[in-house]
Amino acid sequence: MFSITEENYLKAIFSLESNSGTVISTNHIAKKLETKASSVTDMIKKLALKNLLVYTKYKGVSLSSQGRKIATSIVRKHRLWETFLVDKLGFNWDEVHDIAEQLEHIQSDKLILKLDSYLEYPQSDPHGDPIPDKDGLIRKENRILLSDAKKGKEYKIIGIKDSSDSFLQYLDSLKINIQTKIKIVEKMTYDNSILLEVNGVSNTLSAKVCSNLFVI
Amino acid sequence: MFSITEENYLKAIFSLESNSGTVISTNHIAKKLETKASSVTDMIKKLALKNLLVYTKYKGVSLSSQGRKIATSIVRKHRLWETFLVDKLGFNWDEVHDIAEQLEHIQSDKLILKLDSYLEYPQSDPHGDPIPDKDGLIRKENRILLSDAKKGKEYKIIGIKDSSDSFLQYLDSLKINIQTKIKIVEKMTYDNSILLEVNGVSNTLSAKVCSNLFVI
DNA sequence: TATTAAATTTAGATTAGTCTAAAAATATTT
DNA sequence: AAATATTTTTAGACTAATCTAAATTTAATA
Repeated sequence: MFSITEENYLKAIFSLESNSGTVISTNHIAKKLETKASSVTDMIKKLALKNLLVYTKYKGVSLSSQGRKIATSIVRKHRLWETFLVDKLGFNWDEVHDIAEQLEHIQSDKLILKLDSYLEYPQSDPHGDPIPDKDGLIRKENRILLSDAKKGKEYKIIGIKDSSDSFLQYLDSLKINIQTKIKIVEKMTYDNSILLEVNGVSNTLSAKVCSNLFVI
Repeated sequence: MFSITEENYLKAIFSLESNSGTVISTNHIAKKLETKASSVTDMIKKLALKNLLVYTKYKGVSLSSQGRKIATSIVRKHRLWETFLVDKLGFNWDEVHDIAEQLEHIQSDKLILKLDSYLEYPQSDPHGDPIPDKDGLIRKENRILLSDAKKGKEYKIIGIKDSSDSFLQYLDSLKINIQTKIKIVEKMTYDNSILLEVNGVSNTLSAKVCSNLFVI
């Protein structure tokens, strides 16, 4: 139906829109996809012609409802495959992204329905990101950033904002994972670091780390 | 490493070589891949330049050992994925070919090792074809065609030669499957059809069907 | 507001894979 | 062995996706 490249553009624009809520510029897309602005212009013209997005010259793009539907279905596939790789095949959560980037483009509606059922309809992927259901609906999150957490309270890690390998590996070394329960012992106003208790062990997390962890 | 197109050419040539044991002609490849002879000439030049096959103008090609290695690894991936789709996701054996054609091109050695282990190192795929091991070794078959089976003896269906959907569906309607046990009641010399017993029920199979079923 | 800077688009080229039509080589038939 | 048929290769063109470099538009600044 659509080429892998087209799907990747739609996915990138969807992700940028989700994070900013605004119209997306050519340069933003180019940076995200590690390509040149001129290539982006060519492609968004093509996608606009297919009514997958709305494009005004020099003014950027936003996804049409059809474009958003396709983007969501690719996100769904990506997250289901990541769940499969971790839950069934035993991969670590920092190893699955590149493989899921390939698997998300496999074309078969029936495959995804069966995979979803086989995984027992998971709500979120190994990084805590919500998995859109078969109609494209994404569960609303009431998660907050760890940096906004309150002193003395208990929380559960449910997601990460930065999915880079290095961050995931750093979290592993701290024994912090999705579902890990933590308690905020102290919030340092000096550098916004947070002292917390993980499995009875005290640990200080930097402001940067705290602003990349979702808790509930 | 190699493009999907290149992989498909190697796989096609491997399959043709396995069935004929001779040098493979341009036209053969074109027919197998449903493309034009001129496209094949272009591609085999490219593959020869990469030392994946040996090519003599007007004389056809044969795979190099490196080319055969790659082809075998793709066959391995295809058959492992087919096994996954049937054994784990519950697909019927006549539904999995097209999906496996896509999955076989996913690049990740670790993924295939883990999939193999998850499936408990299957020896053959849902159509009875042997799965090459991680070193590319393919178990030698001592299977014969049903058309060469002897009257009065008992056999087990272990594979099919023609994997077309229509044939698979016809076999389903006859309740004939991989592992099905049969007994040759009579061989008709008139039209080479065979009268056999399947689960206590008598059935006549045409010569065409018999020459597309492997038994042991 | 005029000028400079940054972002975006266009023009033209490139690569991978394909195609058609014509040319060349090989095979087959008379 | 010559004529014909078939197969294979070449030449040149096309599409999708990309790039560089130049031109254009928009934004920022003095």
